[in-house]
This record gives sequence, structure tokens and C-alpha cells, in this order.
Amino acid sequence: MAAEPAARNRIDRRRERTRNALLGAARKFLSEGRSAVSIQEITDAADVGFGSFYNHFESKDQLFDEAVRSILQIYSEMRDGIVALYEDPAEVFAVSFRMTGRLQRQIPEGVRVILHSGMSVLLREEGLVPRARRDIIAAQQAGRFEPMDPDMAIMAAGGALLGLLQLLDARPDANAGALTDEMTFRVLRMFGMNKRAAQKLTSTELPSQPQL
Amino acid sequence: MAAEPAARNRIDRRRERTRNALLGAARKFLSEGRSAVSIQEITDAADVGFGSFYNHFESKDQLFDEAVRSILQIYSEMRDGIVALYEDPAEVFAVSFRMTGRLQRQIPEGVRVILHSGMSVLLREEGLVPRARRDIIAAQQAGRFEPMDPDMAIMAAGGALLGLLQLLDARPDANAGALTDEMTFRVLRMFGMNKRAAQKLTSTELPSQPQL
DNA sequence: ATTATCTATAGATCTATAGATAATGC
DNA sequence: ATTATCTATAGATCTATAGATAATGC
Repeated sequence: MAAEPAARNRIDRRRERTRNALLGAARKFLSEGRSAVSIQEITDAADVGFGSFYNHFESKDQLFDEAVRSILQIYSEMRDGIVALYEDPAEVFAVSFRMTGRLQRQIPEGVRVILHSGMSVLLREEGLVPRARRDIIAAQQAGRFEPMDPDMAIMAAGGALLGLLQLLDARPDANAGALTDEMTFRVLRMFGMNKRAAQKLTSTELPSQPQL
Repeated sequence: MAAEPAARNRIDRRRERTRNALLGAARKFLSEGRSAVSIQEITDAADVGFGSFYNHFESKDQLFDEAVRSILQIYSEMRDGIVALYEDPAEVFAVSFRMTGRLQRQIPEGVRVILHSGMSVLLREEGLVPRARRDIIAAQQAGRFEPMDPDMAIMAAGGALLGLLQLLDARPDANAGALTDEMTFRVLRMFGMNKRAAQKLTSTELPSQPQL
């Protein structure tokens, strides 16, 4: 009752397949920074009839927007499942950060979409931002982080995270886990944690990476 | 002999005026994230004949690329002039950071171009990046910053800087100087400076803002 | 019978260029 | 005489839609 089964019948499943093919093609082009492709090229890449595009989206912009949104949503729901195990908000923050850095090696293309979409992701009230805000505020109230304008903290941590993802993208052979943990450590230090506490939070074992 | 005078004659000056009008229009559209405008719209906004476009640029992409490059170049030359007064590399870094945050209030449109261009600015070997790398490495060697992979440091500081600029853009009434200094303080802490030293570097008086 | 997909296409838009016009140099 | 700008336009490309086709539901 609460939620429909994934697809009600064969027509709906086919419809969803087409839609996903379009979103996938959009992600592919966005990950290459090619937002100027024609709808024709998109439907070709999706292996879908040209007219089908308009069964699902009103415009290219709408498709691209949904493509970004879907990435943010899928990933942040996954995150929620993972961090449900932790109580300390500082640890939740650290685990999220460490998992997200590692994500670059799992879905480099998806990450590239975000990287190309500019800093404005940090203003979207969906995805990791609202979650990071909650974690940071809670950690501040718990005395784990120094007091600081939460939005500043988000911009600092979010910017550093995006920078890390960009660096990992440019260095395919680097040790992603080590670099990510180093960056997490630095961000925790930036938030006023002492060395030992920051060290501890960035050296605990992580839950296994979920497959996407 | 070393460098030509700004413009040799009237023809050259006119040519440059046209070119600058096109670059200005490109910046305007890029600052609005509208990279899909037609060349026609660009020449209209520049108040320039349509065909003139091709006297100066081969394609829209080339124009946009030069528009971004020109912003980076103009700003970083200005920075070089300012920081020439300082010796301590950590102070050079701090002053650069603090001036750049304040820049958002001076040329919000130019900053918006950078914000829309995505994280890839942090990979460009022009503009602030190579300068920041030199400063960071020098500060590490001088023992002012903790040792750290310089590229990681750049991504962390650059990401935080872009995040700050994005926040300032979204908060036109906020105290840009105060927020910028707070962010600078945090970044210095991230690089391992102690509170007192970081405090000192972010509370010194800045040289007067140059007009652009 | 219903619904989504696909193909074909009209009309709009966009790019690149040719040739005319205007401004400046010599 | 030279050089840049401007206007006009051919041809290419792109979008949005109409109508045909294919798949599924009942």
C-alpha cells in the first residue's frame, strides 16, 4: 500500500526501461561535460526512438536536471542505510565523507556528472547537503566540532570533498582510500577536532562498499 | 620593445573593442550558466555585427574558454602585484585567500563564471592554482604548514574557496570580510597551523582592494 | 482497446560564409 | 589601399509533433 511495486505491469516496466536508457545517456554526456548534445544524439545513445524522448521529458534541461537529481538521490539513500549503524554525529559525518571519496572508484562517471555541474550542487537542498548539515549541527551541539556557521562548514567540507573527487578523477592510479582518509582527517581538523580524535575517526574500519 | 603599447593604432583599438565586447557578453551569459545561447544572441548582447564574431573566434567554445581564461589571468596578475609585498609564504597564501573572498563583492559576475565552470578550474595550470601550489610548498618547507600532498592541499583549499564564493554569492547581505577571514582561518588550521598563528594571519590589515 | 514506441517531416533556429559597407592608414 | 565590421543568406541542424507501428492488457 505504502509504495507501489517497482513496476505494475509489463507496459510500465518497458516505460521505465526507456526512461532509464534516456537518463543513462544523459549521464554519459554530462559526465563528458557535453551538455550541448542534440536530443537526437541522446536518443541514439539510449538506443531509443527519437520521439520517445517527449514521452518522458519536456526538454533537454529537464532531462539533465533529473539525471543529476537521480544520482544525488540514489547515493544519499544508500548513505542513509550505511550510517544508520552509527550514533556519534561526528562519526556519521566522517563515515559519509570516507565512503563518498571511495565512491569515485566505484562510479567515476556518476561522480564526473557532479563535478561538471559546478558548485551549485552545494546549494541544492537534496542529496548530501541537508544530511551534512544535520550531522554538523549535531556534532557541534555534542561538542565534537567547534561552533561555526553551519553553512560555512558545509561549503568548506563540500568544497574539499568535490576537490578530492576531482583529484581522484585525475589520478586513476592513486590510492583512493588513503587520499580520502587524509582529506577526511584534514576536514575534521578544520572543524576543530584534536589530532587524536580525528585520527581515530579516520582509521576505523568501514562497512563494506555497497554495489550500486 | 619588450611589449607593444596597448594598441598600435585606431584599427587595432577598434578591433580590441569588438573582441572585448564579445568576451564581455560571453562572461555575462556564462555567469548566468547559459552556455547554450546562440552566437546571434552573443553578438546582439555585445552590440556587434553577427559576422564579426568570426573575425575573432572560431567557435562558441573557444570564446567561452577565452572568457574564463581572461578572468583567471587578469585576477592572478592583480594578485601577484599585491602579494609582492609579503615574504612569508604562509602569509602570501592567507592574503591571497582573503583578497579572493572579498573579490566576490567586487566582481560577482566574474566570480559566477568561475562557479559555473565546475571543479575543473582546479586542474587548470593557470590562475591561482600554480600560485597556490608554490605558496603551499614553500610554507611547508618553511615549517609553517604540516607536510601534505600539495595537490591534496590545493584541492582542499581551492574547494573551500569555491564553496566560500558560492556561499557569498547566495548571501548578498552577509559580511563578506568576516566570513572570508573565518574560512581562511579554518583552512590554515586544516594545514596544521596552531590557533594563535592562524588567528594572527587572518586578522592583519589587508592592502586596499584594487579596482578592476 | 490501450499505451508506448518509432519514423518521418515541417518549421524554426543556428552556423558559417560571401559580399557590401564603413573606417582608417598612408 | 587596407582592414574590420556589418548585412543577408544558403545550407545544415535541431526541435516538436503527427501519424503509423508494435506491444500489452483485458
